[in-house]
Amino acid sequence: MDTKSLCLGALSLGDATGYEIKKIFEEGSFSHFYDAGYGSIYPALNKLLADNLVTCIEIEQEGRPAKKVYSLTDAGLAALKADLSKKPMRDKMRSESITMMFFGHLLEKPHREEILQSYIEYFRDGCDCIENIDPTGQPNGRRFARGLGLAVYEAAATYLEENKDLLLSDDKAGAETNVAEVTGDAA
Amino acid sequence: MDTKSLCLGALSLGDATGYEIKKIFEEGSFSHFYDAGYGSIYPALNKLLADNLVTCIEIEQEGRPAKKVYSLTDAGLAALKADLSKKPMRDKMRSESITMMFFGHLLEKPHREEILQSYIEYFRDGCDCIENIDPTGQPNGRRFARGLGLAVYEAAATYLEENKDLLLSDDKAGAETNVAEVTGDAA
DNA sequence: ATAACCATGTAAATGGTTACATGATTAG
DNA sequence: CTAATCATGTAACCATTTACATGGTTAT
Repeated sequence: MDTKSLCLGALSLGDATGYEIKKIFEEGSFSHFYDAGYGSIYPALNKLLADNLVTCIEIEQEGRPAKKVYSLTDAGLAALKADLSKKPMRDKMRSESITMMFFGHLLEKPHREEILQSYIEYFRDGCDCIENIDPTGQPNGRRFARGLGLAVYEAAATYLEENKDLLLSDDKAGAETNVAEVTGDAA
Repeated sequence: MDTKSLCLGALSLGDATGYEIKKIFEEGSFSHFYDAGYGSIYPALNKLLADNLVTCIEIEQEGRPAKKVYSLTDAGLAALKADLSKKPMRDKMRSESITMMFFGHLLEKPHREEILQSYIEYFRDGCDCIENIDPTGQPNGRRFARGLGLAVYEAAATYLEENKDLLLSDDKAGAETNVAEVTGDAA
């Protein structure tokens, strides 16, 4: 599953322009499990169009480039269903914030604090963002995904807030298990 | 931060071969926030070697290719610290499982159930894996990262288990808010 | 027997990010 | 006046994944 499939998915929620799809990825219901920039959305949309999985209506505007509103075709919906029917790949996650915390003992305390603080904000903003999605009348799958996102973000934010001290306190001298010691049993 | 930086990080825990670094990524302390395959680890290690950020000792073995044990140099440690001192990028997460759940109404119920079940196992296995890392005597940052991973995986697994029914139940007829309805206010 | 483990690596293909290119409108 | 929003797109670059290539050992 790549940006093409996700664009099909976004369009299954309603017609949209590339610009609007980007917003769905970054603010809407997809934000906590997918993202993509213009550089992948526009080419994806053009490929889908070439494959007749979407159609496009151009709407002229004054002072702006024409707006291109895309709609899913029957073939597009079928392709989406086919993608969705495969075995899912394992989640792919990459967190520089956690990496930095993990190696916190190599960092200055103020930097550690800065990272922690903005990571808390990141999860709190994420919660707000998900809470703003009204689940009323939505299919169960979407409500389920929303709830999962909320549960995970909430747990992360709470953990970070409640364990601040652990990250910000200095390592005990005895715990400076660095290269030397570990190298010992590896070599 | 790319695979090169993460290899430096892995080597800061002790000397290791490419093969061992892979295992750290997939089973060890890094598993919940980073991963990489041989196809990115071996080239990364060779670039680091060319840049004198690591050294390498070749150990001959019978019936196998020579083992290459890498060690961090002073310059390597400095480079790691420099990478770690930057502002972290936002987390990058991509979940096909959540995507499939989100579009659950387009899927057969047995497939939905299969996805859910193996996603629960994924998080439970993740918990086990993290629990097997002994935090005793480790620097605070590592204990903090371990705790965060555990909290998040636990929350995800628990949510999935407690809300199974929501995903597996059929959508009410009135909630079949599909293309037509949403299209209405978008167009 | 068969699978998993040990152990390295390359080349091609895939796919995503970033920078560039353009430019009017609107809200603070 | 400045920043943000609307709106599209391409090209160069970067990084990762996948398939290929090799092959003995050990556990089931």
